[in-house]
Amino acid sequence: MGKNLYITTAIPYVNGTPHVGHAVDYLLADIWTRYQAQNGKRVRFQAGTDEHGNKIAAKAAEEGLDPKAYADKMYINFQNFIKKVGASNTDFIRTTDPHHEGAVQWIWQKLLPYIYKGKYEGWYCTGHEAFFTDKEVESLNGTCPDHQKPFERIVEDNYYLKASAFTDQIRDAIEKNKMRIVPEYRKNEFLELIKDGVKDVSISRPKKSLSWGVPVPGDPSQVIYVWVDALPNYLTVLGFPDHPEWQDYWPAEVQVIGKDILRFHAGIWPAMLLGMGVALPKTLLVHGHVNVGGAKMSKSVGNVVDPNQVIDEYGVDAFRYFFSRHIPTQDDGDFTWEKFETAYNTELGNDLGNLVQRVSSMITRYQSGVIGDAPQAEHDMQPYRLAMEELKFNEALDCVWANVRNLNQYIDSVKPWEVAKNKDNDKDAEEHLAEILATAVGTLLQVADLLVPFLPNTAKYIHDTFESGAIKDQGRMLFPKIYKHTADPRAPKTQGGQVAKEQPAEQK
RNA sequence: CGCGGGGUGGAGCAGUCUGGUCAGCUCGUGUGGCUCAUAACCACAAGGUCGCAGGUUCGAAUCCUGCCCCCGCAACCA
Repeated sequence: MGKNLYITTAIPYVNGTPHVGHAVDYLLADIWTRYQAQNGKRVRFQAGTDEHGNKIAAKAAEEGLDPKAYADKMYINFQNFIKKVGASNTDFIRTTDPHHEGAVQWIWQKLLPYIYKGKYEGWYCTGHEAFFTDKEVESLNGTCPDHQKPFERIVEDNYYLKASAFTDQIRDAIEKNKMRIVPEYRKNEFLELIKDGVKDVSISRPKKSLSWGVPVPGDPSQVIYVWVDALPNYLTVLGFPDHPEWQDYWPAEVQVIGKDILRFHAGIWPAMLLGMGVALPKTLLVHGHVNVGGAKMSKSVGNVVDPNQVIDEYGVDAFRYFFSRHIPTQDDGDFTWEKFETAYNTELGNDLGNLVQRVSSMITRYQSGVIGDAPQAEHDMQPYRLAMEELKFNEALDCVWANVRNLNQYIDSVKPWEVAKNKDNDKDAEEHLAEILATAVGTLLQVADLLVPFLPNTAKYIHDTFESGAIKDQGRMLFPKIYKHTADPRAPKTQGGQVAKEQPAEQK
């Protein structure tokens, strides 16, 4: 039938709290999922958590828990967060699921022809019992600050995956768009990166340096490192390899990832799939990062934006709106509270919310709430569809707002309030008025349809208001004004129209 | 010579591949209109040497050359 589609999101490391980056992942996948579902497709939408590794073990120890108990406590944060952003995932996987762990070992064995033993060399801290990257070691001047000991250069036995064997196949798949990397410039970037070939990658650690993870089959002294453990989640969540239903959804139509993990998803992951003889995903959608006021979000700078706060203060639809329209799907975006609030008040409040209000109010006032036959709106929605297909969600929303704007213009040009003055003694005027308002409703219903993937609650509000043929009061306004970060124009003008400045940010 | 992205009215961007119809859009600002509406909506206006310097061309934001500046990335960080 070709009706089954599958979309995935990166699984965050469970140590830590959900942040804006995760939200972008979930949002993009959710928008796509709802869009496809609206078009009659059956979609599975995966999310999950990565729960193995030293950092988890360390954090757990700090809290006096065993690693699994710690993960059990933490993964809930992500499940709750996914609900909070309104994501409609159908599946959730934890890398500590027994089925997953078993599948990972199965995969390891399947990949044996491409696995060889090698040496791993790196900077090691005996206090942490962990390796550090060259960059970290350099920035710390070669000494571990926690243990006051110099990092040691050590060599240990590792298993390696011969990813290099698949260089040609991977390059070919990317170049021919059999595995499409979107946007195009990311594709070029990656091809440039592997021009000398895909590098083999270390896929295990001695048990002594990686305590919390899946054992290597047949070698209890080694534990499977993150790649072979985490990446296969996209398959195992579907039941791979033992439940054949996984084949109903794989290969994934879209895998949503951040720009920082492209190289793993375009290199190591395809190598594993090819090694197993499993099809490659059709599309990797690479999104950018969210900056704040032009600067990288970082804990040390203290400019981290908590998505929970945004949602709590402005509502989930407002959050989804800003992050899908003003954070470009395929590029980095910029968040500031001022920008966010301006978009909320002007675009959501003035343009859309007010439009819904003015139409329903006229119908209530002039026609006692009776709408009559709303004609099918006939706006050309090709640009919207095209943008959705090209995974440029922000551009699709631009199209919706063009509709909103057009309707506002239309209403101003036909002036229903003028027409209404004659409706009681002029049959034509009465009919004309009804026609105008029904046309407006038709457009609004279409707008609501187009908003379903993005702002499901708002779409429902509009549908509920107009759908039944009579105005149904929803008992609340859409997007009432909020002025926390921008000047309130309704406030009495003071000297220079200034509003009391925000308290300077406390130093953290 | 590491790789990549970018420099367009106050802000954020589109346009650059396929030179002219390109100087466009949103926000902000000003003026006017309207009154159905969430002080909203609609119209109009002000404001730009399209990073700099050369070159190609009848004609360049758009092609070529050189230079300046900003920002990411550089392997396990969404």
